[in-house]
Amino acid sequence: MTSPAVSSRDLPHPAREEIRLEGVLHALSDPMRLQIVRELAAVGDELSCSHFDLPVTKSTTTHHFRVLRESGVIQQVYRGTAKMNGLRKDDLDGLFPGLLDCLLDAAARQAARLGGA
Amino acid sequence: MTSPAVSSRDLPHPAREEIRLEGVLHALSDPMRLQIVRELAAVGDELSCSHFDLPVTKSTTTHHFRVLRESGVIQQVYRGTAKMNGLRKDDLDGLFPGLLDCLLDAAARQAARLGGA
DNA sequence: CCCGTACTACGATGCCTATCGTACGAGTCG
DNA sequence: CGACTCGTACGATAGGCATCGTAGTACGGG
Repeated sequence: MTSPAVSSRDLPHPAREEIRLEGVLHALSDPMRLQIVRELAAVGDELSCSHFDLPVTKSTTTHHFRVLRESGVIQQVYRGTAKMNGLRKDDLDGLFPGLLDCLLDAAARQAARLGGA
Repeated sequence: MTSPAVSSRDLPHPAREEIRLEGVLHALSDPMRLQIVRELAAVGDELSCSHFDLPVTKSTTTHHFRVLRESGVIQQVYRGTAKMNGLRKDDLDGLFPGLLDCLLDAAARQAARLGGA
């Protein structure tokens, strides 16, 4: 198999047609979650939850990842003890062409403006 | 003066640099407010609050317009008894190029997909 | 089999917010 | 002036949500 040892426990994801723009916007309107998505997009690959060093407890981290998953922004799958997170770029681009890139660009611009020199 | 009879009472707006992406996304994550913005964009001009026929009371309508104003999405000005609302397209485009159009396109696509035949 | 790691579930808490109703202020028109 | 329209302010309410802490489950390795 190419798929390497995916655990049996799987998580509920919305189908592509069930993804709602309002839900996506709400998910991204939280700075913590926007940061997570920016990091996922930058890496362009799946990342484990523990890779992120967020200034909140693990409980809260779990909560944020669930919001992102249930809104359709990311997909999650267990791989051993780790839970891997990946952007649902294809689905989002299919539903809302260009939106994700636009949002990421906007976030990058704001980060540069606020955090930068 | 070219400005025609703008009432003296004016409303607090965030400056362009104070507009935050998270705030904009949060403002647009409410279906009611997204609808308002879509209508403003479609008309391409200022509209009075009473032009909108929303399924909520006037109190709630006032609340939504205030959220949109305070997040920097719209500008409001009194003209007689009417309060005119206009999209801050220039400011948003200046901060986040292309974002507004992307969002409107995404909203239109979703509306066509859900409401359409 | 036992332990450590990674993540979850659940309950609590305090804040934010969408909604309403009623009472009020500002402006226009007769 | 008086009446009417437009929108606001304020209080109340109910639900959502970001956060935490603690206790628990799943998996992999010694």
